[in-house]
Amino acid sequence: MGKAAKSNPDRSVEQSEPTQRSAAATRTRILESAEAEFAVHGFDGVSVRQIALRAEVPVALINYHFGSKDGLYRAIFVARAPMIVDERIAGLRLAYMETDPDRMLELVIKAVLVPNLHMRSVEKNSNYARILAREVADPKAMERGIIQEFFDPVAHKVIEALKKALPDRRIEELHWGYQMMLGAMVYVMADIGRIRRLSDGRCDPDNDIEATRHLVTMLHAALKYGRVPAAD
Amino acid sequence: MGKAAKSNPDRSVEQSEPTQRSAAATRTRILESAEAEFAVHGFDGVSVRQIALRAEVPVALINYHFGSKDGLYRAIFVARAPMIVDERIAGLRLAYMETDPDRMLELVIKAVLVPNLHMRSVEKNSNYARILAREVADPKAMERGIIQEFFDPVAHKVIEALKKALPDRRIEELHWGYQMMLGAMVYVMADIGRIRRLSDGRCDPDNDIEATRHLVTMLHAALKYGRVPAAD
DNA sequence: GTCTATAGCTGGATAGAC
DNA sequence: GTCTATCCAGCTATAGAC
Repeated sequence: MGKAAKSNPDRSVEQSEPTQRSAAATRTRILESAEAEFAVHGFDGVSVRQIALRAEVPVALINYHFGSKDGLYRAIFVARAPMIVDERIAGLRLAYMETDPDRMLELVIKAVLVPNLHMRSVEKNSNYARILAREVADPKAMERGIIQEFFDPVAHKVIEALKKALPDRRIEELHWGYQMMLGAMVYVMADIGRIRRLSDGRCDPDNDIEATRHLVTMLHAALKYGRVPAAD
Repeated sequence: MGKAAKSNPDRSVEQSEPTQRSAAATRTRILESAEAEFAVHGFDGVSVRQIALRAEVPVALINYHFGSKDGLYRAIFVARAPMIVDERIAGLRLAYMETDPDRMLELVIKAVLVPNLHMRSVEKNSNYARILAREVADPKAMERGIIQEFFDPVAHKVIEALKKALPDRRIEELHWGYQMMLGAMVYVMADIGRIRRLSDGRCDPDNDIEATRHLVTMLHAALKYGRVPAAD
């Protein structure tokens, strides 16, 4: 007691309950720390110890709340995926209200790009954006089936919308078009400096307005004018 | 000697030189196994033990020949990067010979895409193509500086060529265009099944002719018609 | 150059007190 | 629900015989 008695009153109160926290708050702390660590280092590049350290919780709590490292990773998507999926579906709904096919096409592209590129630019959500980008591009990550489970359904809806906006295209062209859109988007989302470095600072992925403006315009032109006839 | 004397003659001959191999052959075996393992599991997802097991060499030889796991990874790029870089520079040379800016633009895009997409489709090289795709897209991998060291120089040459083919564009547009190209290409290179799954088998990244045809056509249209005026 | 054996850590997960 | 202590499997890297 000697030491505590010598501290000022404020300090002793702080120390009497060093980690008093609700269970829900603990789960949230762990999830946020996990997002931050996975975003920078990837699934295999992070230990649960690092995550626990950042969250200032004992390691055992991670397994208590999430079962395993895999369970924790998956919990991030369970918590976050609906946000993106719902925004995209809402964007598609707006696209379907357009009567001009050309305007519809632009809105379909925006429905795909805007939720992700905007999310990336918001500090609070940028970590999840990076994890998602990694999960989409990483062959190993695909084995976990997260993308398939959470995002394949809305991907099919996007293809459907493209078909309506570009009724005279072969289905192959629409699929390749979708892959091109997604690749361009994911590459920008995943970036941690190369785009800025190569462009000498002229392109900034964190500026979602400019990134979206350029990508949407170019992808719109790609789909509108890039006709690829059947091979034979 | 007692045990060997009891075996049949064939067996004793086999065991007398169980792994006779030249040093160069050993290095090659290790590099090939490393490519295969890194391609599927990523740098952190593979142990040098797995690589040694696949190559059928003792673990110690990996550190003897390549110094460390990092050294082995880097050695893959030292051996392979020139192939892609040289092909791309050769493609740019062809592009510069075109007098029609429109034809030149198409050849610049092909100079970027064809070496990689073709490599991916060749069984012997497809593993390296996947590693490269991962290295380009993975934030963690970027810390190793391999992309910067091996590929930034040729990236600048591509931007230069784009500037010549599209002389009336702002430099920002060219850079965003390059990022779009690269993202689309890398996404196709990295894929291990999603594209085929989503398209119900209609799009096949292993068919480099078709993949190139679609992507080049669309990206050409994107750059040619996707004009993005300055923001203010 | 090759190989065995092992040093020296760090990883995910858990048992059991509170 | 929380936390400490710990298990033990796996890792990279190397020492030292051949």
